[in-house]
Amino acid sequence: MALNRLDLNLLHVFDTIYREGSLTRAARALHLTQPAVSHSLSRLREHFDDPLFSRQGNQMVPTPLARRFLESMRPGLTQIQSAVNQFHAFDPANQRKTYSLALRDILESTFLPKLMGRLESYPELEIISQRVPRRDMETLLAAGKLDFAVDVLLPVSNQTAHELLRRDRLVVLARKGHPLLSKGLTMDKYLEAKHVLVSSRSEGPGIEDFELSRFGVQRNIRLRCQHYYAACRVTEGTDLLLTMPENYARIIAERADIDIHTAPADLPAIDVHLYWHKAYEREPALIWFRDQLNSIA
Amino acid sequence: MALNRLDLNLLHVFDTIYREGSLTRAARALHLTQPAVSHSLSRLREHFDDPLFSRQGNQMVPTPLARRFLESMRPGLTQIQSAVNQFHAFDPANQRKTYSLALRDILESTFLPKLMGRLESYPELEIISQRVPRRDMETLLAAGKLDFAVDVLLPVSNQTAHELLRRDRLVVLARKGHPLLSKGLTMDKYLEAKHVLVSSRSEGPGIEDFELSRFGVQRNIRLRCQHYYAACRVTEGTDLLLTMPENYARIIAERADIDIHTAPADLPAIDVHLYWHKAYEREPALIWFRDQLNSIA
DNA sequence: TCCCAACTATTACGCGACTGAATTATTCTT
DNA sequence: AAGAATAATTCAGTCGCGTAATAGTTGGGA
Repeated sequence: MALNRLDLNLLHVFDTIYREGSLTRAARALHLTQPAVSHSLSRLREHFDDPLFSRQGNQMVPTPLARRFLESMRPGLTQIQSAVNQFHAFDPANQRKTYSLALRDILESTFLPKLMGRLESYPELEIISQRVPRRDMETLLAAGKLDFAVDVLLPVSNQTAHELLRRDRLVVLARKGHPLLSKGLTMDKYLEAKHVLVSSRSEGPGIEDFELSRFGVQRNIRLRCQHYYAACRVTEGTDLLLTMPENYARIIAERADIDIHTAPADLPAIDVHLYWHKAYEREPALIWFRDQLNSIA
Repeated sequence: MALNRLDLNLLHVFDTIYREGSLTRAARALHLTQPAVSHSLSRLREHFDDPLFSRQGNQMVPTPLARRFLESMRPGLTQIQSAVNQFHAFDPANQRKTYSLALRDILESTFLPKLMGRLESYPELEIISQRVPRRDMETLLAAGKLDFAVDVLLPVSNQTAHELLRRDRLVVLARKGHPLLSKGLTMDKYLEAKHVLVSSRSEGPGIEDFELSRFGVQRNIRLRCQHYYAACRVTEGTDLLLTMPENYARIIAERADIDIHTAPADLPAIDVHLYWHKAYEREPALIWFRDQLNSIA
């Protein structure tokens, strides 16, 4: 008996008949006609010289030999299917891939150094960090022109998935010897003081104010500017307070004559979220990248 | 991409190309022509949208993806092949099978009770014990009309396989109060005494004499008869000695007024062998049965 | 550099294996 | 007993697989 000539595709049919317990249902599951399945079973019966299934009413019941054979064979069949399905699984060490990220200025400063350090083992990967207007974020994600966006918690449609990457404690920067802060910073003193706000827009709340407004408080903003570096310079020479995420504050205050104060306890941390489009959620390369981002957050 | 439509038979070709490192050699191994293998590879390349192998001189070198895929898939392929090959592995608990044995009279008495006890758990098995002339043994084994023969060591062709089943000590039966044996049985006394020989033939050596003649000795046979039971009756009432295998002597002497003496040390044990034809050596059912015989021998 | 051997890829063709439509046979339910 | 559901079989057509032939590629030796 030439066992090596068995048509392996018949085993898939065998498995389906076994599972469905009916040729007609197996045919439906396989997108074939019932006679095609009956033929296939006939070939299997001939090959193995065994009926394999006996009709009992409207059920096809496997013979003991068939049952034993299937139990023996099925793990192998499952593994092959899995291997075939995984052929295009993402291999970051060997595949070229460009990732497009939308990162706000300060997040770029805190994320990119760590991310690039993380991806040092993957020379085939290219990262594009770009500034994306919030109103364009979802459109670009959906179009696949942008892989991920990193931002605070935003209202998004249910086509856009997101997850928390990290929570950024807020801190308050003030010049050394600031008269209000000799005995520590309270929420009253925080609201009494004047503030500098960093925002790319000429009006509207900043990140901090978005969080503050959730508690129904509003601070006295004396200055709006576009970059944290400039704001820091102003804070250094005035009595204005600058509120910002701690991660970035540590970077920026290193080179300034400035104190970092813990924010009043009522001032919440800022949630930093990762956004992507659900259409690409199962894309192996993107899943992998999400894991990398999570591991450095 | 319709992964479910992959022709699983192509995976066997893939495996062979990988192993041989050449389409031409793979074709030879698969008993196909080179273009047939080239076509199959072409189909795999199309399905996976990957070259899979690149020609480097006269070697087909797998791509990293192909390598990874094969490592992932091969255990599954091996398992399926093994399952298919094992389809007809013998399952004694569930398969009908008739075994045909050639057993000489006394071996039937010593083997069959134990064997049937052993096979009690296998109600689907049927045993036929038959008397087969020695000259017909090999012919019937070769034709598959006989599965096994159990006999002493016989000269057989190299188409017939055999193995030692057990060694049967010889004992000597004598009437109670036999005058020669008051002080024990020596070889001298054994050869001095008169003997009864049990044989189905009217002339030629018996089992014992076949063994004795290997040591160049010959005893004085006074009587030949066909059955041990009759011989025992004679021994019981005369001074003749009866030499026979111990296993059977214990059975037969139970009901007689007779002593069992240890045979002289020079008298060797009788080797009982199991014979079968080499053509059926790999037959699972026969392998299984041999194991059972070995376990009761 | 040229020639040859070894090997892969491609083209053309034929046949038989496989599939589906139609039909028959079998089993179960009411 | 009739009808529905299902398996098995027959028949016809198509297309996919394998072969023979050929073209293209690579490496080694003279």
